[in-house]
Amino acid sequence: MNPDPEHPLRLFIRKLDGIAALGDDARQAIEQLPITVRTLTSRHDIVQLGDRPSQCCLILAGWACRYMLLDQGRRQILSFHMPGDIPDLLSLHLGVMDHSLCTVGPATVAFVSHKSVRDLTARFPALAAMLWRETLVDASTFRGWMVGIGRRSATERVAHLFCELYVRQQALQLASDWRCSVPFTQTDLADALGLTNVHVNRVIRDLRKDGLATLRTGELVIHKWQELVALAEFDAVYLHLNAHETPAEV
Amino acid sequence: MNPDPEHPLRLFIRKLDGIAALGDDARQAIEQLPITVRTLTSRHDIVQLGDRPSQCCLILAGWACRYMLLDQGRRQILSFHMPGDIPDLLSLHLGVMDHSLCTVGPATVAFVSHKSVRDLTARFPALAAMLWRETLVDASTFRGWMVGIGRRSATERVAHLFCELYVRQQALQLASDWRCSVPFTQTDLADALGLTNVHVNRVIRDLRKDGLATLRTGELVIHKWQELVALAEFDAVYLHLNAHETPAEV
DNA sequence: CGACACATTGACCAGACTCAAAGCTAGTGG
DNA sequence: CCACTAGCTTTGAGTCTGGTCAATGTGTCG
Repeated sequence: MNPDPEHPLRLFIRKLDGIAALGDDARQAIEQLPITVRTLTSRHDIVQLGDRPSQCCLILAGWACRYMLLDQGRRQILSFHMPGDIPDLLSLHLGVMDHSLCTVGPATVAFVSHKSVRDLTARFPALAAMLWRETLVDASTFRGWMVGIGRRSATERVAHLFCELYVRQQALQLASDWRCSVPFTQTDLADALGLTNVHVNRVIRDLRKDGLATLRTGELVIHKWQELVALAEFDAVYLHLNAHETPAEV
Repeated sequence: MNPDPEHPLRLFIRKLDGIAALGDDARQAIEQLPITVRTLTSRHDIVQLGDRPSQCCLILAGWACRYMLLDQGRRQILSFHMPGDIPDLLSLHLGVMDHSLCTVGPATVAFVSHKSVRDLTARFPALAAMLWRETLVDASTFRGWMVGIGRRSATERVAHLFCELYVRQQALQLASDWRCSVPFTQTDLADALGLTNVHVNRVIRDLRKDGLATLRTGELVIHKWQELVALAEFDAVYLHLNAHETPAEV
């Protein structure tokens, strides 16, 4: 049976296939996963802190973000997620959610029961390894963000996030020509970067004034990639996008 | 064959056994892992950014920390690790190290080849799941730290780290009586919290003055646990210490 | 005793925050 | 089709938390 180019999980399959060649049988098993597809509105909580999910959610279209709240309305966004991601895969092995997950803009997601995933990983240990790897890349991205929030200036942080968002979307063939979609409010960006929306606004203005990048109505345009990379000290290793960096023996 | 109470990996085995009952065969397989034990001096880099390790390191005694450097000597410490941890387990599935790992104070570590670990996880899928879970707890700790660095005040951050260090050591039966070991310099703490050593020093002084906690010559004494927890908004879920929170079906 | 690393304190500074007001923009409903 | 609204963006003025720089204190180890 040939790959189904219209299958809802095709982006996910393509991503796994980029890590290591996916056998036909594994691919078919994924295509036959029982899924429930839902279209969600913006700001819809998919899972919340304290939940004990019995399913995972795979993003098919749109964006999601993980976040945590503190008192006085303080919020920290922990990560942004794009099509092909399974942001709550961790619930497969950790009983309780330690954070929440919500859509950013309207999004389409596929729900897969933990049981189905467990069956799949039991049948295809190589697939289990790929999913494990996905969660490790996730962790690596947290480390990248931690360095930024802890040790970079506001301008460096914004520049760094711009670089990351472009590179990640480019890897999924969702961006090219130094343009990509950034459908977040400036408050979202601020909560991701550990800043205030007011300050993020000023930084974006300065980046525009300096001709490095422009962010307007959900679209990011990068004018001077090299300068932006240098300013942010951006190095994409932490995103682990290159399949060939994976140990050969896997 | 009964468990060997003197085996160097006993702490690691005890930790896994706390997640889910470890079968005798799996336990014996771990005890028979070929390991190389080394005692390292303080500030010794175990793996560095850019390395492509072919082995993992399991901490037997002492502390280690992960860190990343930026220009102008800026450093962000990403995590602290204690006996039983395998801080570079991620190298099993990610080819390239995206950060460095070094000892904090003298430490004893056991090196295990990736090959041995792969053999083990192939033979015992349940063990693979436990190791996967370990890396997920790791990621959860990063999220916990991110919230602190991004959204907590300096005092809240220090208080939060004190709570975490005590709870984690207590879980390993390395602490009790509101006292535990914190063998880091104030500069280490600052680099972990996204602050400067000078400011950390002032915060510690204030916490001492307010009678909440005292940190002196490597020992932390907590005087008012409840107040410290309240000040830090500390909630230990993110450490996933309780085995019974693990999904039953695993 | 001397050297070194770490802790502590003071004085001053600045990057980012707060508060508040005004301008946009995309939807919505009449 | 336009007025209205709600949410988001932009800007200014003033403040403050935490940073910088520099000096002094403390403790440990050879």
